Amino acid sequence: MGVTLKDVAEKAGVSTSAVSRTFTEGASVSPKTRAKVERAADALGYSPNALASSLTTGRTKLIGLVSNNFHNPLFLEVFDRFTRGLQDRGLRPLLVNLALDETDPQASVRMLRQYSVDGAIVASSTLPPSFAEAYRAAGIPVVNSFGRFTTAPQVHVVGIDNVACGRMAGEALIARGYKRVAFLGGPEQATSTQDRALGFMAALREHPEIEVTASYASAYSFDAGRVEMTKLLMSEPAEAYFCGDDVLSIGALSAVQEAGLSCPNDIGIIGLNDMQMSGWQNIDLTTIRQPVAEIISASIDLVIDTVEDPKRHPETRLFPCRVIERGTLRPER
Amino acid sequence: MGVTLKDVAEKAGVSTSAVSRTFTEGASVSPKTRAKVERAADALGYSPNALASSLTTGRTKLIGLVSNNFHNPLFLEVFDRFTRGLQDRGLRPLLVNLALDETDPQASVRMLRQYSVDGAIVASSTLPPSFAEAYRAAGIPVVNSFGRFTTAPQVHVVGIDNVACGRMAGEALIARGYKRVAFLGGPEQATSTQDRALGFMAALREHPEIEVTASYASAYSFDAGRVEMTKLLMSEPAEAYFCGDDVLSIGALSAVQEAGLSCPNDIGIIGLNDMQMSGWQNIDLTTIRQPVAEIISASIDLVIDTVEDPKRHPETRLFPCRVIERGTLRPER
DNA sequence: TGATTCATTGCAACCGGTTGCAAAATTCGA
DNA sequence: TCGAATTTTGCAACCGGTTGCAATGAATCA
Repeated sequence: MGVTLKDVAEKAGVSTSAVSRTFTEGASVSPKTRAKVERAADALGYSPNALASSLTTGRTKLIGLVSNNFHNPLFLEVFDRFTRGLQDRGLRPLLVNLALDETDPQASVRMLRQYSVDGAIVASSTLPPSFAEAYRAAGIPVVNSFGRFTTAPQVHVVGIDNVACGRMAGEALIARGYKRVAFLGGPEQATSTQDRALGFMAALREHPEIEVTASYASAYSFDAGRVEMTKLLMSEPAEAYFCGDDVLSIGALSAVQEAGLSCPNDIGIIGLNDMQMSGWQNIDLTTIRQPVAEIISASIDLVIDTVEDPKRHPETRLFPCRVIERGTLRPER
Repeated sequence: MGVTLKDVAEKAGVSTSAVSRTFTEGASVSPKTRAKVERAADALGYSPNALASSLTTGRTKLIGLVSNNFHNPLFLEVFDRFTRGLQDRGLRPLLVNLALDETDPQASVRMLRQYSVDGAIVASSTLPPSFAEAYRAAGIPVVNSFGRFTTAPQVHVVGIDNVACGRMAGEALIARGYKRVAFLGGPEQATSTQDRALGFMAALREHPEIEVTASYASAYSFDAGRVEMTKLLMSEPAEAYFCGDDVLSIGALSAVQEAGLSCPNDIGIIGLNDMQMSGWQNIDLTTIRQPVAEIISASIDLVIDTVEDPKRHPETRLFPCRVIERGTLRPER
């Protein structure tokens, strides 16, 4: 089935080295031999075996794409952009789907090493930094995308400043004159939740006249958001909520609507992510946009650079977010 | 960086063959050597290079996962299940993201061959059958998931019977007593659209007293559905619509709501797919469920079987769908 | 105990390429 | 035109494993 280098060499009447060199960028081959080889290769339908060559070159052009966010609609866009971006740069994504309860990175480290990936991208907002660090410790160039910012990072981090986002959300609510606001977070132990809460509270601290509370949903999911908001509506709800992410927000929004209330008239909601469906007119969620395209593009660049220069110092690249005005928050005054 | 077989062999004081055999299922090694080798391997942190071994065994355990559906929310679930299912069976998914306008399979064929994938799964409801057939022609075991059923298939097809689904949708509308119904399809040239229309019309032909019309949105997207429904509402709309898929349905639903009307009181809508968010309470779309889990599980089984026995005859496995009762269609009478 | 069978082991070739090195061929300068 | 400089080429070793085969060692049987 497979046409090999040797077959082509034989057909072209040259050595295997000559064939190898015609397919290697910048190798020394005369135009004449190159032509002969190319003719033979075409005739035979030859394409080089990337895996075999990786043995000697040490490069597989395989990048591990590791995530545990296969339930977050935002990640459809994330996977789309990552795969396309890698492809465009001549790399292949090897997907690793981490179980949600997987806390030990060793299994995936082994996996990635077995396939000799050139590098890895850990795309998750919920995995602890230790995950990506395990890859790095195993000698795999790695970038943690959508990960948590730390002041002394062990690995490259590309993402957003969750604290700043929290503050931005708080300020958005303040600017709209809400007097009783609340944070409705995802799971309390998720670092992104903690950071967003931190920023939100910090903004509100500057306005002691505004009453602020906080509660946490059991997951970043529609159901969890809906359940939590339903509970909140039973006692005395706040005027406006900053929800942990868009899916959670839409769950909360649904609860509000089911209770016969409406956004933004009765209750205000602001989310975070701006996934595609948040813009759908029958959802129309006011939210904070993560610049997904930029984050991904930067992540890919960074992983490539790190493959080139593995001793590169860990770096953090954070991208600014902005509020997307839609229909679940009343207008600024 | 890499610990090799040789290192382990040296440390354990045995030949490389012995080491290789300890890591090969069913090879002949004495318990004593096995123990020695395992100790040495653990100490060194050795894990075998899957790519190197693929050279001699001819198996990479890599499965190409090819799709152009990176914008359809249903496919988040699809990717999740595929990657998890492959992993559970000891295989790795190599993702190929096809551009929407990519009609020539040759580039991806080359890709898959370069990485010597053991097999490929083409997961798409819009790609023509010729795509998967090109893989097969190149000697790559392939399964077309969510693909079109043909009577004399050239490749394995796993999916649903779109004609039957169309009929099921038609019958659902009939059973609910609608007198003026319509098909609101995706792009007219997509085979899935054609098949669904076919079945729908066939069901309605048995009820000549019911008025039936058809129109087509420009894409399987929210916006396209919304635009098309908005247009329909301007003249005399039907009482109920069978929409090409769920995303399209939600777009249409949004248009209905924006016009100040509601489902199912003013207009009925039934979709197809039952993606996760169709069940969200503030969407609550009545739809026809594709058994995604079964389709994917069968696809993986089939691709594995075909890797074992490449001469296996092309086979079609269709799974039954069923109507999921929710809130966009009035109840049966 | 000796002959025979069977499991275990190492050697060496091979999988499909790449690459350092030296030989061969070409180009260049004078 | 000749020799030197440069480019092109093939040889052979190597990348990290696997595997057929023959040799070795252990176990079985009489």
